[in-house]
Formats: sequence, structure tokens, C-alpha cells
Amino acid sequence: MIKRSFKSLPRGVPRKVTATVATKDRILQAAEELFARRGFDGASLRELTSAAGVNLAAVNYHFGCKEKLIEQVLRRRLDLLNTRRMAALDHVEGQHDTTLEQVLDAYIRPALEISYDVGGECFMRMLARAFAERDERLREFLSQNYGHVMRRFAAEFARLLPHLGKVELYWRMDLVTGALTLAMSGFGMIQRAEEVSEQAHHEQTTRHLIRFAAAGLGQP
Amino acid sequence: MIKRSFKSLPRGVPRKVTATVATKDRILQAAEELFARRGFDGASLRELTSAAGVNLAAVNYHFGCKEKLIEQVLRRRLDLLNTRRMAALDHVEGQHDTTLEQVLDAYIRPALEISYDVGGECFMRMLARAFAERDERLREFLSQNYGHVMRRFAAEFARLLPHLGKVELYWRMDLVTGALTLAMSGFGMIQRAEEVSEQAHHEQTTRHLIRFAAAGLGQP
DNA sequence: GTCTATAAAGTGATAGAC
DNA sequence: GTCTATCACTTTATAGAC
Repeated sequence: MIKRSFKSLPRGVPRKVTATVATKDRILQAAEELFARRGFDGASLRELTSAAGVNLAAVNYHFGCKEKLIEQVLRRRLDLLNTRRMAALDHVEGQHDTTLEQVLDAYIRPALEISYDVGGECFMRMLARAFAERDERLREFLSQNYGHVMRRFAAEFARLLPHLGKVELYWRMDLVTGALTLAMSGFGMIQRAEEVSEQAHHEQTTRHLIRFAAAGLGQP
Repeated sequence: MIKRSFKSLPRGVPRKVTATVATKDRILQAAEELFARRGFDGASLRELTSAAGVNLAAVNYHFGCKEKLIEQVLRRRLDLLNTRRMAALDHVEGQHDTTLEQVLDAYIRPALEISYDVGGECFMRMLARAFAERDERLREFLSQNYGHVMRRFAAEFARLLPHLGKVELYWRMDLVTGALTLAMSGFGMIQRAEEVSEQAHHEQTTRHLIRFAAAGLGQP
């Protein structure tokens, strides 16, 4: 929306190559919220562009088609989530005597952090939807952008829980992921008491989730 | 489809009041599968009636509108699930020294039983979707047809886990429900080994889920 | 890059014949 | 109860002016 392409700038002033940066971001932001609220099919490009305050044709210009937009919206935070999880796992594996709770911390904490970002809860709700969707293309996209991280965590869990068979382990991880995703999509998130600071509440929630997951994952 | 309205039957032969019973059921069945696969918005009445082998107008004739159809599809198995859960809880509460695992059994076993019925997995996938949907009307419908059962279980859990605050308890129940729903929607269900009978495998899965839930719910 | 206008196909719903 | 035909809209996507 905000014009930044100055066709005739005075010499010496750096010229932006990508003319408008705002439009694309505004679409992504509006899309995240609307997809979370109405679903991928339920949210039309019309309400989306209208909410973003941009022209209808802008979506096709910037993203090609609706499906590519969905991918970009997912990828934006999924990349961040993956990067943070990997970094956290790197850090945990660097120590000796790694515990189950430490690995779960590396898995859960980045997810919660993102869900606390502005718009992050919308993203988590979108992700919950994406899990429930059985659309083949979407699942393939998720597995391509998500699978390698899950496999690294699975390997680490397998090392810490050698008594579990591979099938059993994957199944328990699915249970944990299901609990985590639906919980974070805010459909019944634990409420913060007035006297507790936001920071402290996040830490408390994270600890709760980790212990819930550890209890379920690590039984005989 | 199959005509059963005989306008001029010989006296004494009982006359069916509801003329065709098949069409309605075929729509419900096709709807369950298509809603699970494509979502409530994604599945159109056209593919739905086409898959059911009935006329497009039949949906509006039998159900009024698409939304009412969705409600009927949900209600059909939800009623069954609620009835069975209530009966199981009645039975458990009839005994003294009720354990957490027994109550969880009453909560989890009926859900798994239904998911093993023909078309039951579709239903669970549909339910997972419905949880992720934020549609106000749908949520209200679910709470009206689901809430009283959840409250009874919550009361029982509260009695067995008095050290938990109300907020904490509801939050843990959400985690359990999230895990259960996503797991049963078949997105990563544990596979049955060849040599195990189907019956035994179901029992095994039920026991696993109950213990997972019990471990998560009942910690300090 | 952004706009308008429009194409092309799909949507839920209904009137009215049978 | 079931059918065809159709209404009134909405959808995604694109062509072409600016």
C-alpha cells in the first residue's frame, strides 16, 4: 500500500528494488488470522484482501494462487519453529546425561513461545486445522517442512526410551503432539491469575506441559 | 431410493409412514466420509449427493439446509458416544473405591469402540475438524450436545484428584481430549501386528491410551 | 505494483413437474 | 419423494488499463 518506488530519486539516494513491502506482509497477516478463524476453504480471497486493505488481485500477483499463499503463511512461522527447535535440541545434545524432560523442553518451549507472539495463537489454530485436514498436498507440504525435525526428535526419544518399540514411540509422540497442538490452539488454555506476571505464567505453563508429556511418554 | 410407499395396499398389511428410509441414510453416510475428507466447507452438496447416488435436491428436502445436515451427521454418533459414556460412568460410579483408570476407561473405551465401527474413523476425523473450527454456531452446538457429559466426567475427576484446581483440571482434560481425538482420527494410529487378533489389538490400544491419559492427568 | 472489469466455474437453495 | 431446471450468488483467477 505505502508507495516506496520513487521512479526519479535524486542521485545517491539508495533505491528500493522491491517496491512495496507492506502489501505482501499485510496479506500474510490477514491470511493467518482468517485461515485460523474460517479455515482454508472458508476464508475467501475477497474477505482476506478486504481485511488486509489491499486489492483482490494483489494475492495472485504476489503469491500466484491461493494454495501458494497458504504455503507461505504456514512456512513463515513453521521455519521459525523448526529453527528454534533444532537449536534447542543442539544445545541439549551438547550436554552429557541428557534427560527426557530436557528434550521435551526443546520440543515444547519453542512452540509455546511462538504461540505467545502476536498472531501466534492464530498460527497454532491454523496448524491444528492443517493436522485435521486430510488434503494430500497439504500433508505432503507439512511432511516436507516438518518431517526432518520430527525424525531428529524421534531418534533422541528412542535413545532415551530404549524399552519402547518404534511403532509405540511414534504413536506416543502423536499423542503428545495432538495434546500440544489442540491445547495451544487456545481452545481451553489455562488462564493466568491476576497476580502472576505474564512471564511467570508462560514459564509455569511450559513446565506443566513438559511434565504432562514426560509422564505420558516415559512410562513402562 | 427404494420405494416403500404403497398407496393402495391390501387391508391388513402394515403401511410404512416414512416412505423412503434409504435415501436419508445414504446421504448421512456419504456426508460423514466427505466432511471428514474435505471439511465442511470443502465438501459440496453436489459431490456429496453424487457420491450417495441421490438427487441434489434430496439434501434440502430431507434436512432443510447444509448446516442442518452437518448437525445430523454429528449428532448421529455423538448421541451414541454420549449414551455409552454415561452408561459406563454409571457403572463405574456404582462401585466403591472407584479408580482414576476406571473413570478414564469409561471416557476412552466408548470413543475407541465407535472409531472402530464402520465409518467410525471418518466420524472421529470429522470431530477433530470440528474442534479446530472456530465457527461460533458449531461450537455452541457441540457444547450443547457434549457439555453435560464432559461436566459429569470433570466432576468425577475432581473428586479423584482433589489436589488439582478447577482450571488446572479442565486444562489437563483438554490435553487428554486433544491427544485422544487426534490419535483416533487415525493420523498416526498404532499399527496392528499380523499375529495379533483385531479384538486383542483394540483392547491393547485402549489400555495404552488409558495409561497414557492416567499418567498425564494424575501427577502432582 | 495496483487497479477495474470480467471470465469461467462453482455454490446452496428452490419452484414446479412428475 | 424424486426429479430437472434454474436462480442468485460467490468463488478463484486473469487480462489489460494506468
